[in-house]
Amino acid sequence: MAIRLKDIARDLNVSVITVSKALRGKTDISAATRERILKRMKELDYQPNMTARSLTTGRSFILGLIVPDLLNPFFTELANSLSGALRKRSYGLIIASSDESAEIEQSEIRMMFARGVDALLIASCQPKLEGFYSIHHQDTPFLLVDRPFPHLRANFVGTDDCAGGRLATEHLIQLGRRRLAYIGSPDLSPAAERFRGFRHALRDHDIEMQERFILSGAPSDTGDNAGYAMMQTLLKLKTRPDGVFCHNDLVAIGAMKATLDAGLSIPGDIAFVGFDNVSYCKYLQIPLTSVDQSTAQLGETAAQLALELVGKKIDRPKTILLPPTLVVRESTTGNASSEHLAAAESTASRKTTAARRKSSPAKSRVARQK
Amino acid sequence: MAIRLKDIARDLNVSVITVSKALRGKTDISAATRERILKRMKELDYQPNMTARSLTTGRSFILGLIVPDLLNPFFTELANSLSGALRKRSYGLIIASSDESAEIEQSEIRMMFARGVDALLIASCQPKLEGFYSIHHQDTPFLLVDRPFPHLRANFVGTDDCAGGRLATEHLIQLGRRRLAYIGSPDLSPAAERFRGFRHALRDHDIEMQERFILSGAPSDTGDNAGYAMMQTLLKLKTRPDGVFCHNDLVAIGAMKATLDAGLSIPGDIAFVGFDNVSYCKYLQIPLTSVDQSTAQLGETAAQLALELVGKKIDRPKTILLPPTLVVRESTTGNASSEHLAAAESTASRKTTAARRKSSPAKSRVARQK
DNA sequence: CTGACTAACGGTACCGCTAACTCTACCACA
DNA sequence: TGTGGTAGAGTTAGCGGTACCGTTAGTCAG
Repeated sequence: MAIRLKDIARDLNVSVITVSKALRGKTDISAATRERILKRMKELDYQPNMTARSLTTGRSFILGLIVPDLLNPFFTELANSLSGALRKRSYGLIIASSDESAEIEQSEIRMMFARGVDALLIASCQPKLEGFYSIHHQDTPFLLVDRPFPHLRANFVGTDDCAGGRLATEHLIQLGRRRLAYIGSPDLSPAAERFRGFRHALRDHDIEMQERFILSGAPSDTGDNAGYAMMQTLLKLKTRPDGVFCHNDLVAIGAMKATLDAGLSIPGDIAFVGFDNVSYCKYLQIPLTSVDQSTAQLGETAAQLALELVGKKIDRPKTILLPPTLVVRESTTGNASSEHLAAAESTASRKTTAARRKSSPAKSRVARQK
Repeated sequence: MAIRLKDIARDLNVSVITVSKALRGKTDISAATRERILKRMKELDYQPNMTARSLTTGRSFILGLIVPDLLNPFFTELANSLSGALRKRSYGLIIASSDESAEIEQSEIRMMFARGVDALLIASCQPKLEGFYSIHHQDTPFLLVDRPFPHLRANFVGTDDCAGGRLATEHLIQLGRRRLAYIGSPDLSPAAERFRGFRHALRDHDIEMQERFILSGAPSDTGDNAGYAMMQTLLKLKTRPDGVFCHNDLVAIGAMKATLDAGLSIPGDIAFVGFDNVSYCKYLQIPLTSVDQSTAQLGETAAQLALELVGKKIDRPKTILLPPTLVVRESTTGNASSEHLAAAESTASRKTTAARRKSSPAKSRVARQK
């Protein structure tokens, strides 16, 4: 059986309350008593029972995270950075995957509340926001990550997807590409924003957007297979695009595969830009130029906001958008394959990106990486 | 404020106990009362307070998982399958990463116990097993996953790494390779087992193991950079290996990069086999042949064993080893790049693998995939 | 009619901890 | 001398549930 406050109190002939006060650093006990108690706690390797503490204080020191797909590297990285940020603050993290099912998501949300999380972070896959009305009635604060709901007044932390889309598109334009295609996904708000960035960039450069170059895919499938299939459609056109912006990396990977299978060259015939900058971008057959969301910072920011919300009355919802950066690789610039992968390199480039972001937080820039 | 049993009891003029009994399906209340209560619960969308329940019953319906690195796809997949398996059983999962630090791991373990998890799953990064002595004294059951400790009597669920190493090596041998190298990692028990499989395979085929082909890397770095560096060492030898077995995929990726950078061909000059079969193996510059651990089943098995342990007296520790399979791709067989990535294909091949494993659970086999 | 039994419900205590008081010396100061 | 402040303890009363046992009323055999 684990040690309880009671045990320590009995040992030292003081009351449980006094022990509890020493534990929590309250000032209304003498230094001598405190020392005695803390010493004994160390001897016994005392660890407070968080469940009991939760019950009385109403705080669990646990946050909940619900993502649509844990296998998606973006969410993994988010979970990882979040978990790190919370550890520093002695908070725990319960993670659940909704497997892209709105029903599961809804039931997981209920579970999280039942378990008494202090705040809930959701990357939602709900098609409508009806499910969220019930959440509003809870007193547990919640926070949307990555996927906002346009008409829901809720806290949100994510990437400036529109800026990211613009960044990617302008990169293609600067490389001289003019027949630009977009491969996206319906129903996903980030994809919609990225598309908006795409359109804005075209408009700014007086390039006509061609409807047949805009594909949205099936709602169910947002992965590589969808990218492959959609790219095949594009390749069948009599005038092919010479630059493709994909709403995420997985789709881009599928699309590139379709292109190579068709015997075309990347980026010679068609250049590709993805979104998410997942960790293995650089190891792909053609390393993929991609928009980076700096998930590390996203996790930290989300953790910070979530903890701010704990225990507070609801004031107006906050929206935090992080600026994306572009990481350029061979899928747009070609033949950089003689570069070295040195032990120090990946660290160095990461630093560079961080420093850059720091120096101009509002403005997105472009980094050269392999 | 959330609904409590008390609220329902007041509404219906019954005692809290009766409501609690209805909730838990106890039989010593009348059907009529039960119906009334359950109806009211539904109306109010009652959700039991798990924290309070935990405190009285001593069970939290939460498991803990500590992994060394959440970004490693293997652990991600493990976490994902585990989370799915637990959801079916209405269990929650609290996940922590030790970031490959023994100290953090130790403190996370304490945290998990403090939070009252019903059982703890650990993929440990402790170099020694001293840290585990304190765990033994807890009454919370724990279970090692993926990384066993040779001399620790503890429950373990993992892959038959030795068989996996053998599988990989024999594949290389069957392809006619004779100058076989191994790139591993010190201090990691799975790597040691995989190496054992490697040696056994060589011995069985009367192939001499050459010491200079065996590299173990720095303890700190088990990733792609380590693979790159170690491969460079191998390439400097006057007689190069013609087949390399890497103890995991990340190392293999780095090693392949070094090989290509040196102007050699894969698998023409050197063939590579990895371990883990991470999801993006097929998208690599040279798709990687790899040993698959069937993480989905691993998660399910681990969940099952963990829940078995909950509430039980410690009987003798169980060890469960799952048989690995080999997934063959171009890094050993070459030029299969004209294959198609069709929407149905990945599903189909997954099924094939599953079926195969089912039909001969004890014996490991080889699957052809792209 | 009595005692034993059962069905259906309730009372009490407690899980381990803490919020919010209360109590008791003791001392300073007017 | 009395007032009040304060340091350093302890008391009380839960948090929301559940385990365990008790109570009550009705049924039924003998």
